Amino acid sequence: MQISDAEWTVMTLVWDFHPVDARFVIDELSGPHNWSAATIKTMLHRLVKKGALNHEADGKRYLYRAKVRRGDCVRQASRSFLDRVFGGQAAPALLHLVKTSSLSAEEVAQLRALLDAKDQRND
Amino acid sequence: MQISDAEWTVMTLVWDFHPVDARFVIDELSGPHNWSAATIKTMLHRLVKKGALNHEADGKRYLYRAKVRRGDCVRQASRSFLDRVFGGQAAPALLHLVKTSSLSAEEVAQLRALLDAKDQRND
DNA sequence: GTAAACTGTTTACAGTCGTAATCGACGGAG
DNA sequence: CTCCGTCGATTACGACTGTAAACAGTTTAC
Repeated sequence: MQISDAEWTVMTLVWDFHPVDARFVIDELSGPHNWSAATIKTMLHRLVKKGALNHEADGKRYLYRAKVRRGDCVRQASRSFLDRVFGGQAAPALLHLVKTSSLSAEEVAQLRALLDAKDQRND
Repeated sequence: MQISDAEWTVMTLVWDFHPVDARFVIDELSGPHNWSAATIKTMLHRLVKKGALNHEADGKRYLYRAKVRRGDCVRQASRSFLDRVFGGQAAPALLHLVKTSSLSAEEVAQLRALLDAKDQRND
């Protein structure tokens, strides 16, 4: 299952604010993204159809819940990105990302810690 | 300008083997990707049309050259990936990639070196 | 109780993508 | 000189996307 660009925006909102109704999504996204309510309704519908969301009736409204786990989608998207742009190799991707992004001291420390852990396990 | 999934495969080949003709691309990709020659010709054509490739006549054949730089495309694709999946934040992406990929000792060392450099500059 | 507002569903439409067949031109084999 | 193979160009077509209008049912306000 493939989540498109615009759909990620919606999914992120659903993951962050657990069960949401259409109104909430519309209010959150129509401003920043300049999407009409109709557009957002279409995306919710498509996400349900493709199995990324559940919609359960709550009174007369529907509540939308994520049916796929965020982690799974992140993993899938990351893999696809790596394959596409870096021939599947994580190392060049990591180097590129580190080079082109600004990281706070904490973030750097966190990364280093992870690398340390990896090091001990790996060699 | 947007380079699609399949198009990345072609572009990578062009970047790696500088001026290429259609035959070369077809020979390289029709096996592994199970694409018909026609499919590949279509992609070359589209890439020229969207400005990612140049085609200059060489005798009766065309030679294709990259018109956009790989680095620019990588940057653009990375940014788009970060925005889409990680809300534009590099740090979580890096943590995720490090966690889910296996890196050799050298690669880890390289990364650490980069982080050190960043550290000194940044704080 | 009827009109307005809101909800989800259906339909729309142009653009991109993946995949490929067909076509017209030309150059080499016989 | 004519036929076949090759090359790029044109056309095809269904799926997916982004974007949104139209519609139908229900609730709420007057």
